[in-house]
Amino acid sequence: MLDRNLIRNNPNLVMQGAEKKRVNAPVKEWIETDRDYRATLKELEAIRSELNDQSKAIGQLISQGKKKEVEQAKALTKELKSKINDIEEEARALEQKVIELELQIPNIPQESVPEGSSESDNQILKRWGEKPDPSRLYKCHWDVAASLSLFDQERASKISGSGFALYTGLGARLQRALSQFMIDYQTRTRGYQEVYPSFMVRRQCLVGTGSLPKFEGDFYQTKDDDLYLIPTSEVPLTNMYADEIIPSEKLTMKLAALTSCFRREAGAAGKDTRGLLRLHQFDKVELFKYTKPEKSDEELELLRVDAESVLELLGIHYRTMLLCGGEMGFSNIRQYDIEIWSPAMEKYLEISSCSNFGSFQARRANIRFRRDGASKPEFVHTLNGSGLALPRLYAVLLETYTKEDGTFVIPEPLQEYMGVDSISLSKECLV
RNA sequence: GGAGAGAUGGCUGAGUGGUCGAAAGCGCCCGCCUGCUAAGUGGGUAAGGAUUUUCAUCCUUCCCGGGUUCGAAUCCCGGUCUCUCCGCCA
Repeated sequence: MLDRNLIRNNPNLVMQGAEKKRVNAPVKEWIETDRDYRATLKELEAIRSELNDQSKAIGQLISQGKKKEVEQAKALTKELKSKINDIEEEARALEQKVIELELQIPNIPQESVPEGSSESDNQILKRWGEKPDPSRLYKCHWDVAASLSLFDQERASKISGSGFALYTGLGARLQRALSQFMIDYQTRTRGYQEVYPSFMVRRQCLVGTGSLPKFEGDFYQTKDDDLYLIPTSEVPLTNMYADEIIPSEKLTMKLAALTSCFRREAGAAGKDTRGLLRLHQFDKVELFKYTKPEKSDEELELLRVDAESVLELLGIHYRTMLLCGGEMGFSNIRQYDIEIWSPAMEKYLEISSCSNFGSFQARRANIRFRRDGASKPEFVHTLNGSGLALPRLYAVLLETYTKEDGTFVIPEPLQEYMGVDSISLSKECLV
């Protein structure tokens, strides 16, 4: 959420920000409700103050043994109390309304974020590598996988229904190799500290990241315990330091986690869901940073490069987009999407999203730091990005590195994890 | 799963109905002193919120939510979490 004083003092800025994101934000309504709320609060506090004075006075009268006066004073408090109850109820309702409205006001995009409402308004920030030989015909990853027995879609759906993967044999090893490689790379050479969180979290954590109540129904939930399966490790990583004051010398804090992610993807069936393109469960290395406010812009660029460099090591052609206002998420101030080229489907696939959230999430989850012993706590800035999501990368690797004779040549960085340098028809087949 | 103990400020930890937003220590900040990154010494130091009294006034907060009371860190009820013991288990 935004700083309330910012909304009060700069409503136009907030409204323009929402417009840029193509969000209909109830800024005016918020301002009115906030005004009412504060007026009520003022009234409430005045009466409470009166009651507090009365109570103190009664205490003194008792110690002086003035019984008669005590009874009189007590009688006076009755009226005050009932008044307090009434106004309290009013104030609580107004406050709830303020919060409800507040949750509908998005974070403000940075000035350099381009205007626009659709994909075509995104700016290409960077291209790396080339599309592989366009004259050749590339097999789609599900065909490659079928011929090499890398995963088994029919049995996957027998077990779990649609939208799940069942990797087998070297296909399973390849998925493991890829995740090991990526988490090793980020933690050993890019300076991230590894975190392995639980995959199930309390409801409060999803509220902290802004996923709930807005996206109710997008997540898997346990029946008896009110726990949710994480849609991304951003959730536990953001909440790790909820309600804490992080020592200033620990910032910038860089965390990386390899976890599974679980998404219901309700309503997404049909389009772009073949093979590994959209799964209810997938693995992902998440990169996460807590920074001081003045550092977050710079750290976002670094984080983006950390994600991109994985693709460079694997030799996959990609482009990085600076998203326009209308395509951005609700909570961020700047967002890059990294897209990799699928030579078989002949299109770019989104594989990472790197965002700077400013203090928006930190305010909501109450994550702060202190510049030094004497100063007040301030909200940190949070950033995150995938580094990277596995299945689509897996898919593009299969398409890109399968030769015309059907042999899949394993990219060099994965070879030590695989123990083999290629997978061909004869090598290993699941019965 | 059963039994017991506990949850207090950045940290440790006192506090069982009013003068407690809360002792003491640590840490931190500002002085003083000391001839040398130490010791001593004086003072300050919770967070959030409201108020055009803003080096001020007031409100809320001692895990969370209810309750008793004129008044709750303190008493009662419910919940969450932590620890110890037992049981179970990879």
